[in-house]
Amino acid sequence: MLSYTCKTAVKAVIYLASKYESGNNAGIKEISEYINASEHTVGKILQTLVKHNVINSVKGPSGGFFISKEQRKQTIINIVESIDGKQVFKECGLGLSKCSSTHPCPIHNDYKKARDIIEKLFGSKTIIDLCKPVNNGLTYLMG
Amino acid sequence: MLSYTCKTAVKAVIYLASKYESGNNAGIKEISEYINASEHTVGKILQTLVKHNVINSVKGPSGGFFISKEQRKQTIINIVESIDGKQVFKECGLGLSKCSSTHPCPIHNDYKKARDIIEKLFGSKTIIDLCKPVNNGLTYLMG
DNA sequence: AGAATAAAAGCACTTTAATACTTTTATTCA
DNA sequence: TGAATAAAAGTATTAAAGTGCTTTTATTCT
Repeated sequence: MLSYTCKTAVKAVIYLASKYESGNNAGIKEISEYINASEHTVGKILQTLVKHNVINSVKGPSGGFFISKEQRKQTIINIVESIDGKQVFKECGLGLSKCSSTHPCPIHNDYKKARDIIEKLFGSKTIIDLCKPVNNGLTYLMG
Repeated sequence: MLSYTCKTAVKAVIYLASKYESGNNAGIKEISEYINASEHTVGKILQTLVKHNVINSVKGPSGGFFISKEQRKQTIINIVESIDGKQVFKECGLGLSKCSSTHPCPIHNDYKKARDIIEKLFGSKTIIDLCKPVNNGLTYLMG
């Protein structure tokens, strides 16, 4: 469903948000170590997210990435759309470019149901929602 | 969710099955033209499906691929598992290797619901089910 | 102002998926 | 039996995704 890069993006943002309370910025190194991903990859991803106003960054000493209170209220669909694009939840289950309710592929109706659930999931869960279980130690971002 | 190759595989099998009534085999060229995919790619995919006993083939003149009455009763999950592997419907929404109900990722519960619907869809729809709308002209396999 | 820090940006490399090409094997038909 | 046909199988190429490295720019602190 999501690209590997996009999954990494979500994990990185959740880490960043779960660190929010501290008031400190997080550097690329710190983030990539925590979510067990390549430093360069994380750097690239976070740059893209800054461009899309999902997170913020500051250069220089004591710089790094951070997420504002307002930004934490975003749903994670913003992350997904920034990395994989807005069409992710519109794609046909069989890869047909012109699959729709009026011109459906053989699995259109059933596939759409599941796809809509995933879209709704990403469109309703906020970043805050997802970092709660991480802060509580109930879920993990690595492994 | 499914790889491009896997989507092509499903389309190829549906075409093959929708041709079943004619009693004739279908050649690679014919199939690839109908589903608008590369001849070589279709050849490779169908070879794999023959190995997994999803379809059959005969070499030589008037040879080609065909699907038996019994094979048409299979659900399309057999196609998916032959091409993309059995783990497709088990994967974590955030790409964690050890995500489960006892060790969940932050979106585990919701994501699993949708994933299970898709698994159920592919595990319940038979090849026959899917070629009916094609034969009726209600759905298409190209475009 | 200068040194140090850390992200931004651009370019290059690697890996994997997908596609293309070539040779081999099996079957049919004359 | 030999020619033609069509899939099987193996190899090579291409394209895309992901990763790595280097240079530039912005910021902070002394």
